[in-house]
Amino acid sequence: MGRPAKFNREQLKAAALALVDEQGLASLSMRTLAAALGTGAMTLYNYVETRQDLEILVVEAVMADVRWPKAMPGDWREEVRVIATALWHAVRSHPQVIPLILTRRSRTPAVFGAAEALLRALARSGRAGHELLVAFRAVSALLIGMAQAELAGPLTLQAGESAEETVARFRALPQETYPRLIDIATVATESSAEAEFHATLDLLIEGLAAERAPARGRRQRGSKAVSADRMQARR
Amino acid sequence: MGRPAKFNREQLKAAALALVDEQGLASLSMRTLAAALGTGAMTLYNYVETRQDLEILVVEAVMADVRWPKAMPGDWREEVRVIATALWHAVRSHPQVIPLILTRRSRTPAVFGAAEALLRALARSGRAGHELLVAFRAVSALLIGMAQAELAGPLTLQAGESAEETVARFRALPQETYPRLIDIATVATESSAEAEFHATLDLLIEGLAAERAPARGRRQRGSKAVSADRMQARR
DNA sequence: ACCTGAACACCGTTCAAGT
DNA sequence: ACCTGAACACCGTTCAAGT
Repeated sequence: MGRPAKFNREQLKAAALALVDEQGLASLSMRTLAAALGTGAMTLYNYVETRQDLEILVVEAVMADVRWPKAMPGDWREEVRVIATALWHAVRSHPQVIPLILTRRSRTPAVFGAAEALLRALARSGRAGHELLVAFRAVSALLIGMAQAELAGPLTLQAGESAEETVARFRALPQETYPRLIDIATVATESSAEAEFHATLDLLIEGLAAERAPARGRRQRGSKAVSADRMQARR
Repeated sequence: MGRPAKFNREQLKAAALALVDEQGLASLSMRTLAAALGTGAMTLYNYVETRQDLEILVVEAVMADVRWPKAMPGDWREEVRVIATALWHAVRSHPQVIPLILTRRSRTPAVFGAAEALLRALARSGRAGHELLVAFRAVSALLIGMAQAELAGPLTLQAGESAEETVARFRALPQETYPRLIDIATVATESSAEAEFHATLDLLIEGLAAERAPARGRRQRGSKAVSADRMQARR
């Protein structure tokens, strides 16, 4: 007894991310990761509860290097922009992991830290309680949604498809039924994910600024007494 | 030769969706679906190319029943709201399929039709070309992102966790480091996905309305000549 | 405490043989 | 043309035996 550990979670994390980055998500399995570490599959279970647990580890590895300046320039809009962009860049630098990011959830200091920073920035717009939650959800959703668009957007290239082929695919649709869709598909091939992300984020931030209507009350902070009156069934 | 087909894609589609709805996504396999149809696994390959193909079929099944009124009430904002909400409801009514929706892409008339309708509504805000693309991306991303939030949101309940347990989990975090995160976690347990979706959508629509700045030129329609000047590297 | 091979109950898919 | 069983090369994970 008292046998010294051969590995640790940090090593698995790094090896798993490297494997996914280099060989793709499909290449990750308990057996392949073990082989990459020079051991048997069962050894991994000393560090990881299940395969899902391993996948969460990979997501954590990606989110771990989100960095943003703590001293913030300018107003809250710029602060929101910087933090959201930092998160987006972290996700984008490991495109193979995106399906896991969409699908697994990591509860790690890196993510919590970014969330808290984002909340702090959004709170500077004058929001608290449910309004702050909504603002946070909106920015998060946009981020995740734009990451997903990169993976499988209806207008982006398919795997191994050229821009010309994509346009051709859309042009093959009935022109009278989908005029705007066909048009936009053409535009999309000349656009960049980076530009689109910033433009959509600006759109949302514009909304956050516009809706910061002064006289609406209900601005107490740290309260659980946020009323639910405006919350129900809008249509 | 000339042997009559025992099934068709439509039947597989319906059976697969029913299986996922009732038994969960993990229960879907070529073998289980075949068994549900009373045949062997290999028979399915007469209708479906691969397992991925089958998964896309399931996504199509979900998107197939998106419905929205063709005659639109009120202004373009209301129109955007109605279409986005219709899409969101379709997704939400099959929560087990969400991971597939996030991860696979369906190119089906139902989805194209909804996209075209959304584009038409957004175009009424005075957008065309790249601006229209951005508006479309933003609404789509918000939709997808809010669907994902339901699956794995950092503030929502974990599987089989009560609201109290969620709050407790967040309260266990260091209060000085994550004051707003802890606060918002409490607020989230009293909120509803429906209310949050509508609120975030309104936020974005507000931004779409605010950014509809008049004198900015470049409004030609159906053109591929949308310039890329404002598109590059914002920061 | 940690390591690990054998084994089990699954997968998706190829192949070859049927009608 | 469509059907289908056998087989192959994988999975994640349990178990039991090791140190």
